[in-house]
Amino acid sequence: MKLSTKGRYAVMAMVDLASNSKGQPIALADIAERQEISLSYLEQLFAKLRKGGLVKSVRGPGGGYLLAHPIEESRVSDIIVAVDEPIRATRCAPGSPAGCRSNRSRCLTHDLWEELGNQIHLYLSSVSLADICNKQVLGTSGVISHTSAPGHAADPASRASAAE
Amino acid sequence: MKLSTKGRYAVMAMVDLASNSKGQPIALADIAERQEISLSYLEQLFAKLRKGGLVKSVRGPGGGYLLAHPIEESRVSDIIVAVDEPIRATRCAPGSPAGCRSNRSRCLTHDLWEELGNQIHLYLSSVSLADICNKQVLGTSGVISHTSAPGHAADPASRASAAE
DNA sequence: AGTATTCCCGACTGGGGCAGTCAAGATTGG
DNA sequence: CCAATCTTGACTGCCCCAGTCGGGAATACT
Repeated sequence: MKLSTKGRYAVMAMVDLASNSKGQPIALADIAERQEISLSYLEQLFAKLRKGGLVKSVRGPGGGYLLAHPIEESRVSDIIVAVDEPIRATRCAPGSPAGCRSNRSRCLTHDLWEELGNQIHLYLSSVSLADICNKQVLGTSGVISHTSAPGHAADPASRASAAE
Repeated sequence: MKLSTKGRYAVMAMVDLASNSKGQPIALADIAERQEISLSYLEQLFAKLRKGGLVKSVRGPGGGYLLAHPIEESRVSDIIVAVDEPIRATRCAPGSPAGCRSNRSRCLTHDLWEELGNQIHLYLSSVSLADICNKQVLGTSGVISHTSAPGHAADPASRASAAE
């Protein structure tokens, strides 16, 4: 799960598509103008979104793109996965952490990144395009809780820099 | 909150430092060998960690680096923040989303990324070096819950690709 | 048929940051 | 003094993002 501006552009465009389409296709040129994204760049992104099965295309005059799924079932995580190429998570071989186990105690951090990836994916899976259109992204009500983390759970803002 | 290999290296090194130091300083050369990271590159990282106040340095023979804080109070989020330079979150001006409000409906996604950043930061703040050393990173017991997201909370693995 | 509109595809480019190297200088223990 | 170690700065190669360009294919409209 990579988080770059690329994925953000894709989500912006998909939100625009979701909120402006009333059943008829939307031309990329419209989205490009509204979201102030280069048209040619958008074409690249939507090529991937189409291959990922997230949008359907209609060619010819009056054509454009349509959501392939109902707005409530279009998850943000799917968009990002479709657009961003996967990143090699640690330095371990994908799948089996064979490279980790070779010299033990090396990838103590492996579990951490894996779990973090799960957390991010889980959160983004819980947000649909409908949620964003309805502004239901939920504010700063802390949601993550470390099930077994006593002790340093206190003083949450001592050295905590502003979340960027 | 940026997530690159750079931050991972830093965390790996800090975990190594935490688990191998018994009060006496650890030379970077040792960490470099154990973690298979270039020594010169580690030097750069630890320069930032030192400026961030996460480690203390001891010069001269027998010198090296020490954790500046107790192992339980060294949070992963602090390490990553210290090492990775901040990323411009959206395309909005940092702080006030003035650029967003200019043409409305553009940054509907703004809240999403901001909230996601909070989630990540919150999770990484909840993990200390002590947790990692004790392998208490907690497995795949889903922790995030969308407080107000009924409906599409079901079928969690239908199109969910393998978490990478 | 012809034309305009739109998607589709591949190649190309400039820049930024990561990963890593190299070469010095500063500081301290033996 | 000398060796070990941190400290600093400049330098490099490379990959990928963001964006551009030129053309080609499908379709609606006249």
